[in-house]
Parts: sequence; C-alpha cells; structure tokens
Amino acid sequence: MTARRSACAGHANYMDDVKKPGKIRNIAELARIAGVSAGTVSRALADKSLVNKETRERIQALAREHGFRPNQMARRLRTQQTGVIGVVIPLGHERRQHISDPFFMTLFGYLADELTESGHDLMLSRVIPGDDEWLDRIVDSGMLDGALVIGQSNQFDVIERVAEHYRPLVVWGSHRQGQAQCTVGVDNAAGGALAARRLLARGAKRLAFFGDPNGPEIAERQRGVEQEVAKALDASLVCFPTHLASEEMAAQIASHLADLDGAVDGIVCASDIIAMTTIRILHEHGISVPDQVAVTGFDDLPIATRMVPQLTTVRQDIAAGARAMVDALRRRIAGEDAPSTIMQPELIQRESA
Amino acid sequence: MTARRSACAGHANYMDDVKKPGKIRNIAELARIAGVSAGTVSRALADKSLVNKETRERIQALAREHGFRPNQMARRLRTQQTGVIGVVIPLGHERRQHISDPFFMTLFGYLADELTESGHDLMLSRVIPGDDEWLDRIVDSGMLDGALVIGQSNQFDVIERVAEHYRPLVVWGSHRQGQAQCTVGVDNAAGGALAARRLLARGAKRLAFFGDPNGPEIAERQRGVEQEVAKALDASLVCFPTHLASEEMAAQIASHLADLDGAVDGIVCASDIIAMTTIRILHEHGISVPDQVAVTGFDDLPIATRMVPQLTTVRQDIAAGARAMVDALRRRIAGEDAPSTIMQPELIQRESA
DNA sequence: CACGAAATAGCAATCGATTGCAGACTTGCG
DNA sequence: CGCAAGTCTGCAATCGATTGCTATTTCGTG
Repeated sequence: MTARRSACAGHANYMDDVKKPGKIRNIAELARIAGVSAGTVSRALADKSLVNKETRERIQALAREHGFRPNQMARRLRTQQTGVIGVVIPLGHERRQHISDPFFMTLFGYLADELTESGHDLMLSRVIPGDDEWLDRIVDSGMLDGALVIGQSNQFDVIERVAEHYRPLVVWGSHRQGQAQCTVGVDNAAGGALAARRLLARGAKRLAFFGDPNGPEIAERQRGVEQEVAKALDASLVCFPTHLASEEMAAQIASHLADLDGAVDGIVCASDIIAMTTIRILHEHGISVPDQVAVTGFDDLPIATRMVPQLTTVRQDIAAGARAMVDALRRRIAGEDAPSTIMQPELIQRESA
Repeated sequence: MTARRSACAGHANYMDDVKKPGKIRNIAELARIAGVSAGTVSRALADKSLVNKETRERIQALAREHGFRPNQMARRLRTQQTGVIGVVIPLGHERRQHISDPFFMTLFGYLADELTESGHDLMLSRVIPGDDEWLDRIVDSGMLDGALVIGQSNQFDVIERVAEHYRPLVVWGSHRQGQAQCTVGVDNAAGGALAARRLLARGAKRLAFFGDPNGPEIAERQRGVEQEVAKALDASLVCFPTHLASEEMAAQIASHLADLDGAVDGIVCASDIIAMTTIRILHEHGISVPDQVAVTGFDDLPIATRMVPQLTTVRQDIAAGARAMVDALRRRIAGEDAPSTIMQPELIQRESA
C-alpha cells in the first residue's frame, strides 16, 4: 500500500484564533478578571451554594466565554481522587503483540459504556507481564481510583498478591476456592459441559476439544467437557491446544483435523472464533457441518449469528458481566465489600450442532 | 502438563512482604528514612547523575523495599505533562450505546500497541456528542498530552474548530480540501471504485450499495461506487442506507434484498460485517455467492478470511494507519508540523466476488 | 438602634513531586 | 596552606485547584 501526503492547511486559521481574549491559564487569573478570589472561583465553578447565585453565574459565564476549564491534575492532586479506572489486559500466555480477541474487545466496549455512564474515565493498559510487578506498578501509580483486570491469563498469583492489599480491584475470570481477588465470570466448567452434552445428545461419540488450556478459563471449559464425556461410557475425547485469535490458529486447526483424520463427529471449540475457523476449514475439506461433524462455539459473540451455518454456542452474557464488574468495583471504591459473581452460561442452539 | 505454581510459596512470600515497615506515603517520608532531603530522593528516583551513585542506589533500593512509587498526579502537575493520550470515539450518527464496530476496535487495539510502545498511557473516551463542546472538554481538561479521534462521524465541523487551536490532535477519517485537522485515512472513494470495478469485471450489471452515508467515509465509498458505475454505461446502481454493526442491520439487509427482489447481481458492502451478514441472508434464501450474486466487503478484518466463502474485500491497512496516526501525533506534540496521510486501499480478491 | 444569625467572600495551608540556585564539602594543584 | 574547580545535597519556590477557618457584610427582629 502506498501512502500519499498532502499538506495540512490551517495555519492561517490557527493565528486567527488567538484573537480570543488572552487565554486564562488558571483559576487565579479568572479570579482577577472577575474581581473575586481564587477560592470563590473554585466554588463557583463547582456550583456550590456557598457563593451567591449571581456571582456564581457571572463567573461561570466568564469561564465559558474564555474557554477556561480547571486543570484536572491539580484538582486530582488536591482531592486525592482521579475519577479514572484502569482497565488492564494481561497478555501472559499470548504471543501476539496486540489485543485482538473479540471477546475481550467486546467486554471492553461494555466496560467502557458502564464506566462512562458512572462518570469515570477509562485508562487502558495492555501489559505483557515481564516480571511480577506489572500490576503493582499500575495500581500504585496514584492515578487510579480502581482497576479492572480483563482475563487472568497465567497471572493468577500476581493478581492474588495485589488483591490482598488493594481493594478496588475486580477481575474477569474464573473463581478459585478461597481466593482474595473479586472475580466476575461464567462457570466455565458448566459451559464446557453444556457444549459436550449437546454434542452427545446429537449422537456424537468421538469428540474433540480445541483450545489453549494455559488460561484457567479455557482449562476449566476443557475439564467440563472431559467430565461430561467420562459420564458417557461409549464416548471418547481428544484435546488439542489451540491458540486464541492468533494467526497460527488456522494452521493449528488444520493440523488437528489432519491428526484426527476423520475420526471425529463433534468438536467443542473454546471460543466462537475458533469455531468459526474450524467450520471454514471443515467446509474446505468438503465436510458438512453439522451433519458429518457438529461444532460448538463459546461466547456467543454477535458474529455467531452472522455466519453460515449459524453457530450453536455457549453464551456468556457480556453486558451483564460488565455491569457486575463495574458494580462490584464501585462498591469496593466506596469501601464496601463486594463478593465474586459466578454467572451461569447458557447453551444457544442454532445450526452448527 | 501445565506447571502450576505452588500457592503456599506465593503466600509465604507475600507475608514476608507485609512486614515491610509502615508504608511510605510520599517522597518526603522516604527522604527522612534515607536521611537525605526530598529533592535528593526525587533526583535519585529519576536516576539523575547529579546524585552520588551510591546514595542513588541506596535510595532506589529503599523505595523498592517499601514498595514506594512517586505520585503521578503531583509529578504531572509539576512537569505539566501527563504522558497520557486521549483516544476518542465520537458516536454521532450511531444509535447504539456501545462501541461495537470491529473495525474501530481493531484500530483501537493497534493504537494501544503503538502508544504503549512509545511509553504513553491511553485514556478512552467514548462520546455521544450532545453539544458542540464534547471535544473541547476532552482536550482542555489538562490531563492529556494529545488526542486521537477515531472516526469523524458527523462531527467534522466540531473537530475542525478544535483542530484550529489545538495542535496535538490527529483524526482517523477522510480528508477534505483545506482542512485544519490532521487526518489519517484511506482514500474511500478509490476503495469504493475498486470494489465496483471488481464486480463489473465479473460481469455484474445490476449493483447495489449497502451502507450508511451519514458518516463521511461511507459516503465517499458510495460516491466511488457511483462514479464507477456511471462509467459503465450498461450498469445500474441502487443504494440502501444500512447501519453499521447494529442489531437492526440484519433486518435492514433482509428488507433491502426483498426490495431488490432478485434484481441484483453484485453488492458492494460498506464494511466486512455488512458483507458477512448479507452473505448469510443470501445463503438463507438459497442464493449462491458469488455465482448468483457477488459480494464485496470493506476493511479486510481478520474474520474476512474465516468465513465461508472467504470475503473479497477492500483492504485498509489498519496497522499502518495506527502507526501513521501515532507518528503524526508524536510530531505534533513535539511542536513540529505533521501533514495528513491518505493511504491507498487495495482490493483483496478471495471467493465472494 | 442594636444585636445576633445567616449569607458570602477571602486567606492561606495543602496535596506531592520537581528543579533552579546556592551552599557545603571534597579534591587537586600551585 | 590556600584557592579553584568540581561534586553533591539542601532549600524553597512552583505547578493549580480545593477547603477549613475566619472576616465581613447583610438582614431580620426585638
């Protein structure tokens, strides 16, 4: 792809703009112009009833006219609260340099909505944990009122250590008995079981699981599948580590299918994206879904309904999850205690299984 | 298979850690403990050669031992720079309450990577413009070193006004002659033309365009298609407004197809997502793609290769775009001038057209 | 007319780190 | 031994808004 540049106009305009009455740099200057003290201006801008309504409105008008907005850094330093929530995505077991998993992205979008709604700003940190301090650095920086961690990756212990002394922290991920961290997540084992049960109910006997068990959530999904298959005495299961949302995924899946060499009639995929790719590759090999091989996804992303065949998948209610996370965080910021939430997954039966 | 850390070990370490003497709140306390002045501590922590190497290391060790990290708010207030870049997504013409368009999300991911790499933090604002001040509020808050706007939506004028006096601002979107804002984007008209030309080359005569022309970028794609179709004397074109990434999209598309009632053999879709949905609906009606109707997408998102049939689409190099944006921003923060960038789109020919 | 209460505005300390300037101390050399 | 040069450290001002406390004014009422 070639890039062409064009000159940026706008210099002239820029100069024009300076005609604005000399810009006010701080509250003190505004105060001088308004003929009051800085304190009064501060209170006026905060709309406090301590200052006379008229003065208040006069000052607010003046501020608007000059396009003045109080400096947030100073305000935050003084009030010791920032109104900023950190959203952290640890990329512990993923090679990929960037956040690409649509599930996380979707969750992130919902979190952004919830936080915006509650008047918070959102600061994103995408970390590839290089040491055990990555989370400490974030929460101790003094610029956050709280933090949300999206996905535990393989960093459960680090998160746990921080959670023990840093309250306003909520994590999307799986729940372990007796943990200190407040998590919100779905019962992944149950979800895996749902998918397996569906395939077995269709009559599938030779199942496969595609997913990377390095993340605890995927590992649990796999466990759920395993347990369910074990219950059905005549069924078998093979598990294949498969990257999430990486370029290698397609190649890995192709190789798994080659390994299986047709000895499979049901595949539980650890995510919708994996399922989507699996279905495409099956299709290329002339294998029909769900007739010859049934496939289930996990997440129920919007694309699940947009594909051919529409995906049978295990739904995680992302919007509800985001709401629960922000809610728990809000409670914890306020000093209350908020317990973990484990949501129940739901099988959405469409066409692929 | 997976090596898991012993929980005990982690816990013991933590307890060790807790015996750290009462936590240090600020640089002055650390200074007292170290027996030096606050200024020295500040310089030591910044690793300045002005302070003796031994003292420096001693202080750094002390800080580490106490888990002390200097307060960022204070630092930022004093130094007048925040290291934070605002990323703004204006949702002017979208009803949807949340950021769901995968294209924006992908761009966002790449921006996050680039910014992290250059040592910046990223603050997200998702705004539904309620007045003309939304962008002013963001850039004047004094907490940003610069801002990136993802998509102009229908807010070109507002952005333009702010760009006239606020330099460190870079926008993803289309370029208008003589604009003040620095934009990075693809030549959308050329992209639309590419798609149309491909369909015409396949022999399609009765084209349709699906997309919402309220955003300037989509409008230009549509214009590109129109011009190309006009050149081919025997071809016709119908345009249907279609939401981007909204729940209504599927219904809208179904209704468009009903309106067309088979009188179409080529569809230019304004995004990959629209194309994906269109193909699914065609499939449901038993219409084969590309044999009966050829379909093109726009963006070339990762999913384009994962669907059946794989999508013929117009590629925007998102990674390059993100790089260009961050680069321009960096230059503008440094006070240099950075021109707009118009990238050339590329047709990626796969199976759907 | 006077006194007290209520309403308003100002003063100045404070949040915590940074940094220019000056002073103290060391070292070297004549 | 003294002076200059060079190192290191401390002092105190600064960034800009907030807020407890105090001072002033206004107003109502006895």
